[in-house]
Amino acid sequence: MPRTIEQNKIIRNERISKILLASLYLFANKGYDATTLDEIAKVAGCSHGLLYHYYKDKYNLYYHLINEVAFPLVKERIFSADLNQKAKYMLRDIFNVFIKELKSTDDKYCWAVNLLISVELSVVEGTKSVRVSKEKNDKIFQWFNGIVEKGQQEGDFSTSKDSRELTAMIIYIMKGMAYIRMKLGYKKFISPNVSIIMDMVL
Amino acid sequence: MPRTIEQNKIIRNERISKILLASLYLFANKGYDATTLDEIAKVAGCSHGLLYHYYKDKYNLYYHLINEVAFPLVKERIFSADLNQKAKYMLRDIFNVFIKELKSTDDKYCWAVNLLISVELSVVEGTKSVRVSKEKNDKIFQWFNGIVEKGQQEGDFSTSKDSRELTAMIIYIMKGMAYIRMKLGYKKFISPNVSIIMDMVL
Amino acid sequence: MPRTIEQNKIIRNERISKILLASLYLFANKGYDATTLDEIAKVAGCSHGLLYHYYKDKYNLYYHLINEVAFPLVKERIFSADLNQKAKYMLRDIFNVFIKELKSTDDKYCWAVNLLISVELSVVEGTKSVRVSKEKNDKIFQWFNGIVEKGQQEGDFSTSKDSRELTAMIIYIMKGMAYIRMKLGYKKFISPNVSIIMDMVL
Amino acid sequence: MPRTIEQNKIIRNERISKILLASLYLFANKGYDATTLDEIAKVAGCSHGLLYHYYKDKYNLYYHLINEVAFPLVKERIFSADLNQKAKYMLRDIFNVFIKELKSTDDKYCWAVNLLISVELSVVEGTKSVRVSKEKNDKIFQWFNGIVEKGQQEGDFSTSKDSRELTAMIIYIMKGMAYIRMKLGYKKFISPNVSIIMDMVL
DNA sequence: GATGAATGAGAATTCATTCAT
DNA sequence: TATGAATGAATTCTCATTCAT
Repeated sequence: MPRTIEQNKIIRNERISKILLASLYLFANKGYDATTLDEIAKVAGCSHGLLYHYYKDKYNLYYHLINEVAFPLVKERIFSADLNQKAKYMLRDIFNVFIKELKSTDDKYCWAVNLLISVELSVVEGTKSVRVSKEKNDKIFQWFNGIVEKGQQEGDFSTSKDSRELTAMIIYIMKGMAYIRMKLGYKKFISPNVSIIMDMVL
Repeated sequence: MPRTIEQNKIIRNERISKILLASLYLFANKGYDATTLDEIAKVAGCSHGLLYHYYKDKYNLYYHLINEVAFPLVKERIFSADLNQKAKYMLRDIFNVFIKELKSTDDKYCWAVNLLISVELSVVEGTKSVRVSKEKNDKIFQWFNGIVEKGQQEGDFSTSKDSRELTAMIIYIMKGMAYIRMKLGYKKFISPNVSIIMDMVL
Repeated sequence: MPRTIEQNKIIRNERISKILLASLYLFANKGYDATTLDEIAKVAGCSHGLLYHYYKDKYNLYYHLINEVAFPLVKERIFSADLNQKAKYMLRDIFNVFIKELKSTDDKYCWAVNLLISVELSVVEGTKSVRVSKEKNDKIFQWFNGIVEKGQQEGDFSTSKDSRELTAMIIYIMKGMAYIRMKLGYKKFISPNVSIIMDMVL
Repeated sequence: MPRTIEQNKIIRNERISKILLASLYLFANKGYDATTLDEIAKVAGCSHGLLYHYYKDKYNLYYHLINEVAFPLVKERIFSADLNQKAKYMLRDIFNVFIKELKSTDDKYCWAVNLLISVELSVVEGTKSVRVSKEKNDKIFQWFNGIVEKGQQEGDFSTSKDSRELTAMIIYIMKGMAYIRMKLGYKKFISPNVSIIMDMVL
């Protein structure tokens, strides 16, 4: 008798979780090119063959990780701001939750942030990374750009700057925090004050 | 008739310039792993064999580019602040010059900044990038960290935050600007106001 | 209530039939190397794991298919000539039946012919196909060679040509017909005249 | 001083010749899937890396071999029939030259014929061979089909059969001969009589 | 009897590096 | 000084095969 569908699902989900966690860690820290599948497999505790059981190829794993794991993680756990309030309050809430998550003992969130922002900020494409950057992922950027433009329309945010510029600034500050968190670890991480960012945009 | 020593020197320098400019462009935009020597040679208009005349290997070229080209470029043209004044004025001057250079038509400076900051911010090492991260490059970080600590000692900069954290923030904001400049091109680039940064640290 | 032995036997036979039919189709059309077990399983509507219940390995399935399925099919349904008559009449009868079967709506026969003849005609061995060519299969060739030599002894067949050569010619013409049948389908297939072949050998 | 363009050309051509000859031998005898690049490299006396210096990938080498080597070889050396004469004389001449070439000590021609005809006769595509059969190569078939149709129009060739069928028959007979030649070697090869084929079509 | 999760040997492919000229 | 032919280690990817259930 084969394993039941239920049993398989459990096995499957556990393995995929491990693979995705390993991938998240490595891609976030080292980037796409510098990460090898053997390395992912080793960290995930499986053979490289299994990676191909679940994902068509390296890029597919990466793509899935970004869109189905990192982005939802960041969006649902971190960017769950109330969309009905004013942009300045949204931004304040977002940063409060963001900082709270960075202070968490769970590294996942800061890896996800680092990974997503890296994807957003890749600039030109070429020989090797071409497959990666072909389908440009602007989700984070669009998300914040919407808030910034809303804030500018509401008269709260500075309009002397291009909204895209302001958005990039916000994203880089977040990446800066996530980087510090990743480098220092959660123990040494001193939470910055949200007013730093708020002062900048207002 | 063979070339004179003088002629050879000129040719040599021109070649090296082209190679370094191509390397700067590619390493800054695509990163170390994603950049191939064939690509550099193609952009530089020479054969890949020639790269080995001037540099021992890929990493050597990269290392030289960072330390002998990108860093001096950034330091001398951009970070030429008067070291005798107070930290807050140094920082202000640095950002003023930085923004002025980003507005320049010459892409070199923003490539150099992007490259240097990428190097600073690489986190873990492993299989592929091992050679690159072996000799960690902290010049930019140390440079700004010195200013920040000076500013904190002088009582002008916020001491509620770890100096390293504040330094990382500054660096990320710079990278954010350099990224926007790289992405939009100099024509569309709107210079941000220096007060954004100053407000943050003070 | 568990299945009875009888029920199991029926299920088993049905499964095996499907697996063999799928294998016949794929091996005949694509060859040994280009056919994957996953593909066979998919066409057969079962898991690849099941293939290993019935056959030790890929080659074993292939071997069984050739010797227990394709060859008997071809021999019993197609090459059922009366062995007591003269070679020229045997050959004529064989071709008549062969052509009749090719005109049938059932693709099985032409697949079997194509498969068997491909096996016969594989030439050198090496890295990948090594397992396949290890045990050379000459059944069809031997079968026809016997008839040709008999015909030459009886004085009906041309003796100006090596019997092996003549045999190969006959086999290739058969493969040619089977190919046309496979390509055009049974609807468009126009039955060639047996005299074409007979004229050649006599 | 680098090698002169002329020197490079010579080196290049010699290596490419060796690679193509090795490829021709192996692809013709074992087929695309069963032939590995390491094997080709070994037979050609070079590293597999060099294959990628001259060809983008395995398929590209195969494609080039078929279109730029095997087909021209067969066409120019073997199928160089006078196009102004009647089809029946063209066919006769073609077979005379074909048989003459098969009797030659040089294996190249019979490999080329075997390779080309294999390509022509591949039937369905699927998972693995898909890249190979995507761009179906019908050159030989079209070539002979033209002659057959011409012969039918001129009233010399049998019109009771579909021209495509007759064409396939001719090609298979040729493949049969080429096979015999490949298997027996030129020493043992007994040239068949052209009338065998002529009788068939007339 | 049956499934599909899991493995790893082996094949394809990339690219830094060497070297003859 | 300069080229590009040539190599091979490292990586991606495929797929036959095993095995727990």
